[in-house]
Amino acid sequence: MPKNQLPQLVKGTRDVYAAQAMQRSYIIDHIKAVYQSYGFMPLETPALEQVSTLLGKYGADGEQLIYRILNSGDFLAGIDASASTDYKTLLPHIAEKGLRYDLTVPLMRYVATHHHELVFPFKRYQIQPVWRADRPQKGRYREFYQCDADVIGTPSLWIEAELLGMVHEVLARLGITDFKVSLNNRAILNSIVTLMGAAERVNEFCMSIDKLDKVGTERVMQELINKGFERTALEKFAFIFDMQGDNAANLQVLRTYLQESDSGLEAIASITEILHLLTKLGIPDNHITIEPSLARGLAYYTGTIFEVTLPNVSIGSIVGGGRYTNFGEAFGLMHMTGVGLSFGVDRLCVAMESLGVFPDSMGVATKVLFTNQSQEIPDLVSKVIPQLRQNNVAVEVYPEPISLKKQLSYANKKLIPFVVIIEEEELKTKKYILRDMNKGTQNLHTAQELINLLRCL
RNA sequence: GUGAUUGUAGCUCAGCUGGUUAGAGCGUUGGUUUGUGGCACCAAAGGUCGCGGGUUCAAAUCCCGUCUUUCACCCCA
Repeated sequence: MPKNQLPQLVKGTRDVYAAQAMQRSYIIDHIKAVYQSYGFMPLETPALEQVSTLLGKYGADGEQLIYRILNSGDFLAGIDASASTDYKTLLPHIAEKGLRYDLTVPLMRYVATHHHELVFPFKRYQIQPVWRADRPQKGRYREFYQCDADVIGTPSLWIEAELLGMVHEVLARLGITDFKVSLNNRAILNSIVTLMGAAERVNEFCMSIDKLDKVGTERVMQELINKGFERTALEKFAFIFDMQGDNAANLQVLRTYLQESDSGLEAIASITEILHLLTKLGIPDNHITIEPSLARGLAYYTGTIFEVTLPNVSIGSIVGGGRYTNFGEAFGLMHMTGVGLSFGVDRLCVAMESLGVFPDSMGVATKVLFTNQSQEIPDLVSKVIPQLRQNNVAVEVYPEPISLKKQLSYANKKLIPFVVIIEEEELKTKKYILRDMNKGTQNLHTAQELINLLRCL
């Protein structure tokens, strides 16, 4: 090994330590608490899945981003390399396992294999990392945490309302007040394209229309015309993607424009119902915007779709979700519908950092450091320290009797707010020095006084 | 996958059109203070200039390749 080699991280991955790790678990703890309060139970699945489980769920683009694991041992055994020089034909034979790309497909797999023993509607949450062989950029990683909550087996819009309720609850608990929930239904997009007479080209249409807020109406129109959509047809529906009214007014506009489409009207009715349920749940609708241009890429969404963005943080969406019917068809489960959402912890972390909404004490674990100045001290404090820990006071003892200066410097760097100094003189009177590192003051206390004081500080 | 962009000390970066021993700030270590942190001052350690090749009397500097960083597109949390 070269002498000065510094080990390198895999592109798009990060080490997470101390303050960052505590921020992550702070977010996860709040999300978990909200999920549980709505009756979701935890599920954990392996990082590895059969590639065959993963394929055919994310569309051609998504599929490219699946990490594949090379078979163990002689993965070339039994392969006629001269017959298949193309890596694409070779790949399924030499790499049969892959890393999970999201948490929804593993859920489908789980439900398909256990459906006879599950209680439906099946409510599960899942907080685990997923992997995507994407090119990293701002707020985009190759390994990141998702926090999914899904309900399988009921078409009730009550669930949609509850999921949006959970979004509001989680963000409120995390101190995020300014956010935007974009709400749409795939059937609205489908009916628009059908009314335009290009029903089979929904995906092409959606890909362009999804870029509206990014590149503007003109460029999207031009792109669609270039793709061969008819200008007159496009112009007839252009207004839909540029509605300025409130939700009720916009729904009315949609009703008028899509009156010829039963499925379109049905989708509008379901959005109306979701908003109605939200007011019943006491959730203000001022964060929610009906966004007919919202398409979302994941191939399996069929009904309601939504995502959450933060106006003041340019990091993409922090929550995404929607309803997928024909859930699990690929696994032999017919007529099973699901709805779910997913919080992106890593993006939330970046966002909350830049919004400055993390509590101040984040990343400071230890409340008090016991300095170490002679070999007998660990024995002498052995009664005080366990009592403090039992009272949930985080205590460290400096492990070596080095100079006090260095021990205080250690406390200073770790932002430990209190230090207990014990030396021979104080021991004669059975008292300890408690130093307040922020104020720079210190006082003498007995063991019992120390315990009482530190519990309350 | 496409188009750009970056790489010099542990970190953030200087280093002008090639020219002796490659610099700064922060951090680290030691000291001023052998029982008191932050501030200040003094000193020291630390660099195959991403890697490989080429041009040249001479390359951190110019050229090619490669890896890496960041950003945008596609897509997505």
